[in-house]
Amino acid sequence: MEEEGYCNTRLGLGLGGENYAPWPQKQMEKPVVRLDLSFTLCPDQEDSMNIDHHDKAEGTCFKSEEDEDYGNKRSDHSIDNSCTYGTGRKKLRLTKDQSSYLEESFRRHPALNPAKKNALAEQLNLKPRQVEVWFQNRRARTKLKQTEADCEFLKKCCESLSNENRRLKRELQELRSQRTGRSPSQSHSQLAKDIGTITKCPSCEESTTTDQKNCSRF
DNA sequence: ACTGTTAGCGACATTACATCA
DNA sequence: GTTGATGTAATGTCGCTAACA
Repeated sequence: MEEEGYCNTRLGLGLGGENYAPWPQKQMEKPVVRLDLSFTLCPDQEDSMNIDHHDKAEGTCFKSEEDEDYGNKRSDHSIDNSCTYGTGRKKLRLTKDQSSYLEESFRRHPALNPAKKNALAEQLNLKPRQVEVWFQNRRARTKLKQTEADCEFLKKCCESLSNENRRLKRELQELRSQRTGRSPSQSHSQLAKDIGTITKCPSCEESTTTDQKNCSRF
Protein backbone atom coordinates (compact mmCIF):
# COMPACT_ATOMS: atom_id res chain seq x y z
CA MET A 1 0.00 0.00 0.00
CA GLU A 2 1.35 3.35 -0.94
CA GLU A 3 1.42 5.69 1.99
CA GLU A 4 -0.70 8.74 1.65
CA GLY A 5 1.39 11.75 0.81
CA TYR A 6 4.33 9.78 -0.47
CA CYS A 7 5.19 10.16 -4.07
CA ASN A 8 5.81 6.99 -5.88
CA THR A 9 9.19 7.72 -7.35
CA ARG A 10 10.57 4.26 -6.77
CA LEU A 11 13.65 5.89 -5.37
CA GLY A 12 14.84 4.39 -2.16
CA LEU A 13 17.65 4.64 0.30
CA GLY A 14 18.71 1.59 2.20
CA LEU A 15 20.76 2.03 5.30
CA GLY A 16 21.83 -0.25 8.05
CA GLY A 17 22.10 -3.93 8.73
CA GLU A 18 22.42 -6.21 5.78
CA ASN A 19 19.51 -8.35 6.79
CA TYR A 20 17.18 -5.49 7.44
CA ALA A 21 14.49 -4.94 4.91
CA PRO A 22 12.63 -1.66 5.24
CA TRP A 23 10.59 -2.94 2.37
CA PRO A 24 9.10 -6.20 3.49
CA GLN A 25 9.42 -9.34 1.48
CA LYS A 26 5.72 -9.24 0.75
CA GLN A 27 6.13 -5.96 -1.04
CA MET A 28 8.53 -7.15 -3.64
CA GLU A 29 8.20 -3.92 -5.56
CA LYS A 30 11.54 -2.53 -4.59
CA PRO A 31 12.49 0.90 -5.78
CA VAL A 32 13.93 1.01 -9.25
CA VAL A 33 16.82 3.10 -7.97
CA ARG A 34 18.01 2.15 -4.56
CA LEU A 35 21.11 3.27 -2.80
CA ASP A 36 21.98 0.51 -0.43
CA LEU A 37 24.37 1.49 2.30
CA SER A 38 24.00 -1.74 4.17
CA PHE A 39 26.64 -2.48 6.71
CA THR A 40 26.97 -4.23 9.98
CA LEU A 41 26.19 -1.76 12.71
CA CYS A 42 27.15 -3.86 15.67
CA PRO A 43 26.47 -7.42 16.74
CA ASP A 44 23.54 -6.43 18.93
CA GLN A 45 21.91 -4.26 16.35
CA GLU A 46 22.52 -6.84 13.73
CA ASP A 47 20.44 -9.20 15.74
CA SER A 48 17.70 -6.71 16.13
CA MET A 49 17.80 -5.90 12.47
CA ASN A 50 17.38 -9.51 11.56
CA ILE A 51 13.93 -9.35 12.91
CA ASP A 52 12.44 -12.79 12.92
CA HIS A 53 9.87 -11.52 15.36
CA HIS A 54 12.06 -12.36 18.28
CA ASP A 55 14.66 -9.89 19.27
CA LYS A 56 17.01 -11.95 21.33
CA ALA A 57 19.51 -9.20 21.90
CA GLU A 58 16.93 -6.89 23.36
CA GLY A 59 14.99 -9.64 25.04
CA THR A 60 11.86 -8.50 23.32
CA CYS A 61 9.46 -10.62 21.40
CA PHE A 62 7.48 -9.58 18.42
CA LYS A 63 4.24 -11.38 18.03
CA SER A 64 3.60 -12.61 14.57
CA GLU A 65 0.54 -13.40 12.49
CA GLU A 66 -1.95 -13.76 15.30
CA ASP A 67 -1.14 -10.23 16.26
CA GLU A 68 -1.95 -8.77 12.88
CA ASP A 69 -5.33 -7.42 13.85
CA TYR A 70 -4.02 -6.00 17.06
CA GLY A 71 -4.51 -2.46 15.93
CA ASN A 72 -8.04 -3.05 14.80
CA LYS A 73 -9.42 -4.06 18.12
CA ARG A 74 -7.94 -4.02 21.53
CA SER A 75 -9.44 -4.39 24.93
CA ASP A 76 -7.07 -1.86 26.40
CA HIS A 77 -4.13 0.24 25.29
CA SER A 78 -1.46 -2.16 26.38
CA ILE A 79 0.93 -4.15 24.33
CA ASP A 80 0.90 -7.83 25.01
CA ASN A 81 3.61 -8.39 27.51
CA SER A 82 3.66 -12.13 27.35
CA CYS A 83 7.21 -11.98 26.14
CA THR A 84 8.57 -10.07 29.07
CA TYR A 85 10.75 -12.05 31.31
CA GLY A 86 9.77 -12.35 34.92
CA THR A 87 7.96 -9.48 36.49
CA GLY A 88 9.68 -6.44 34.96
CA ARG A 89 8.77 -5.37 31.47
CA LYS A 90 11.50 -5.43 28.89
CA LYS A 91 11.83 -2.31 26.89
CA LEU A 92 12.46 -2.38 23.22
CA ARG A 93 14.86 0.12 21.77
CA LEU A 94 13.94 0.88 18.22
CA THR A 95 16.80 0.62 15.81
CA LYS A 96 18.16 3.73 14.15
CA ASP A 97 16.55 2.67 10.92
CA GLN A 98 13.19 2.17 12.49
CA SER A 99 13.39 5.48 14.31
CA SER A 100 14.50 7.46 11.30
CA TYR A 101 11.85 5.88 9.13
CA LEU A 102 9.16 6.73 11.67
CA GLU A 103 10.66 10.18 12.04
CA GLU A 104 10.50 10.80 8.33
CA SER A 105 6.95 9.57 8.21
CA PHE A 106 6.02 11.82 11.12
CA ARG A 107 7.74 14.78 9.51
CA ARG A 108 5.70 14.32 6.38
CA HIS A 109 2.43 13.79 8.18
CA PRO A 110 2.13 13.77 11.98
CA ALA A 111 -1.34 12.23 11.89
CA LEU A 112 -1.69 8.48 11.91
CA ASN A 113 -4.60 6.68 10.34
CA PRO A 114 -5.13 2.93 10.69
CA ALA A 115 -3.92 2.19 7.18
CA LYS A 116 -0.73 4.15 7.66
CA LYS A 117 -0.21 2.59 11.04
CA ASN A 118 -0.52 -0.91 9.70
CA ALA A 119 1.65 -0.13 6.71
CA LEU A 120 4.40 1.28 8.87
CA ALA A 121 4.14 -1.60 11.27
CA GLU A 122 4.50 -4.03 8.45
CA GLN A 123 7.35 -2.17 6.86
CA LEU A 124 9.28 -1.92 10.10
CA ASN A 125 8.35 -5.29 11.52
CA LEU A 126 6.72 -3.66 14.49
CA LYS A 127 3.32 -4.12 15.99
CA PRO A 128 0.72 -1.52 14.98
CA ARG A 129 0.40 -0.63 18.63
CA GLN A 130 4.11 0.16 18.78
CA VAL A 131 3.78 2.51 15.83
CA GLU A 132 0.79 4.11 17.50
CA VAL A 133 2.69 4.57 20.76
CA TRP A 134 5.68 5.97 18.92
CA PHE A 135 3.50 8.60 17.27
CA GLN A 136 1.85 9.46 20.56
CA ASN A 137 5.19 9.92 22.26
CA ARG A 138 6.53 11.82 19.29
CA ARG A 139 3.63 14.24 19.39
CA ALA A 140 4.19 14.71 23.10
CA ARG A 141 7.88 15.43 22.53
CA THR A 142 7.04 17.93 19.81
CA LYS A 143 4.59 19.68 22.06
CA LEU A 144 7.06 19.78 24.91
CA LYS A 145 9.73 21.29 22.71
CA GLN A 146 7.27 23.84 21.39
CA THR A 147 6.25 24.75 24.94
CA GLU A 148 9.88 25.18 25.92
CA ALA A 149 10.48 27.36 22.88
CA ASP A 150 7.39 29.43 23.66
CA CYS A 151 8.53 29.80 27.23
CA GLU A 152 11.94 30.97 26.10
CA PHE A 153 10.36 33.42 23.70
CA LEU A 154 8.06 34.81 26.40
CA LYS A 155 11.01 35.18 28.77
CA LYS A 156 12.82 37.26 26.18
CA CYS A 157 9.69 39.31 25.55
CA CYS A 158 9.33 39.89 29.26
CA GLU A 159 12.94 40.90 29.56
CA SER A 160 12.68 43.25 26.62
CA LEU A 161 9.47 44.80 27.95
CA SER A 162 11.01 45.27 31.37
CA ASN A 163 13.93 47.10 29.83
CA GLU A 164 11.58 49.21 27.78
CA ASN A 165 9.51 49.92 30.86
CA ARG A 166 12.57 51.04 32.78
CA ARG A 167 13.65 53.26 29.93
CA LEU A 168 10.23 54.88 29.65
CA LYS A 169 10.09 55.46 33.38
CA ARG A 170 13.42 57.22 33.25
CA GLU A 171 12.29 59.24 30.28
CA LEU A 172 9.07 60.24 31.97
CA GLN A 173 10.93 61.17 35.08
CA GLU A 174 13.25 63.41 33.14
CA LEU A 175 10.41 65.07 31.29
CA ARG A 176 8.54 65.76 34.51
CA SER A 177 11.57 67.17 36.19
CA GLN A 178 12.24 69.43 33.24
CA ARG A 179 8.65 70.68 33.27
CA THR A 180 8.40 71.30 37.01
CA GLY A 181 11.90 72.44 37.44
CA ARG A 182 12.30 69.99 40.26
CA SER A 183 15.23 67.65 40.44
CA PRO A 184 14.65 64.08 39.29
CA SER A 185 14.94 62.87 42.84
CA GLN A 186 12.21 65.24 43.93
CA SER A 187 9.80 64.20 41.26
CA HIS A 188 10.55 60.56 41.74
CA SER A 189 8.19 60.01 44.62
CA GLN A 190 5.25 61.48 42.75
CA LEU A 191 6.12 59.46 39.68
CA ALA A 192 6.31 56.29 41.68
CA LYS A 193 2.86 57.04 43.01
CA ASP A 194 1.51 57.49 39.51
CA ILE A 195 3.11 54.40 38.09
CA GLY A 196 2.33 52.28 41.07
CA THR A 197 -1.36 52.87 40.75
CA ILE A 198 -1.58 52.20 37.05
CA THR A 199 -2.29 48.59 36.25
CA LYS A 200 -3.65 46.75 33.30
CA CYS A 201 -6.66 44.55 33.35
CA PRO A 202 -5.35 41.19 32.11
CA SER A 203 -8.65 40.36 30.53
CA CYS A 204 -9.62 43.45 28.59
CA GLU A 205 -6.23 45.18 28.70
CA GLU A 206 -7.87 48.43 29.70
CA SER A 207 -5.58 50.62 31.71
CA THR A 208 -6.97 51.35 35.09
CA THR A 209 -5.82 52.56 38.45
CA THR A 210 -6.15 50.96 41.81
CA ASP A 211 -8.88 53.45 42.55
CA GLN A 212 -11.07 52.10 39.81
CA LYS A 213 -10.47 48.48 40.72
CA ASN A 214 -13.41 47.17 38.77
CA CYS A 215 -13.07 47.57 35.07
CA SER A 216 -16.09 47.02 32.86
CA ARG A 217 -15.37 43.31 32.56
CA PHE A 218 -14.88 42.45 36.21
C1' DA B 1 -35.42 13.11 18.48
C1' DC B 2 -33.34 11.60 22.62
C1' DT B 3 -30.64 8.35 25.44
C1' DG B 4 -27.42 4.80 26.89
C1' DT B 5 -23.67 1.85 25.38
C1' DT B 6 -19.57 0.75 23.14
C1' DA B 7 -15.36 1.28 20.55
C1' DG B 8 -11.71 4.03 18.93
C1' DC B 9 -8.58 7.57 19.50
C1' DG B 10 -5.64 11.32 21.36
C1' DA B 11 -3.78 13.85 25.29
C1' DC B 12 -1.59 13.52 29.36
C1' DA B 13 0.85 11.85 33.45
C1' DT B 14 3.49 8.38 34.96
C1' DT B 15 6.38 4.29 35.14
C1' DA B 16 10.16 1.50 33.92
C1' DC B 17 14.02 0.49 31.49
C1' DA B 18 18.38 1.51 28.69
C1' DT B 19 22.19 4.29 28.09
C1' DC B 20 25.72 7.42 29.12
C1' DA B 21 28.80 10.45 31.71
C1' DG C 1 31.32 -1.23 39.59
C1' DT C 2 28.07 2.35 41.14
C1' DT C 3 25.22 6.23 40.63
C1' DG C 4 22.48 9.98 38.94
C1' DA C 5 20.66 12.19 34.80
C1' DT C 6 18.45 11.71 30.62
C1' DG C 7 15.79 9.78 26.81
C1' DT C 8 12.10 7.12 25.53
C1' DA C 9 9.06 2.87 25.09
C1' DA C 10 5.19 1.43 27.37
C1' DT C 11 1.17 1.78 30.55
C1' DG C 12 -3.02 3.63 32.67
C1' DT C 13 -6.58 6.97 32.80
C1' DC C 14 -9.66 10.38 31.17
C1' DG C 15 -12.40 12.87 27.89
C1' DC C 16 -14.29 13.30 23.41
C1' DT C 17 -16.63 11.59 19.33
C1' DA C 18 -19.12 8.60 16.25
C1' DA C 19 -21.85 4.64 15.44
C1' DC C 20 -25.46 1.87 16.84
C1' DA C 21 -29.49 -0.06 19.17
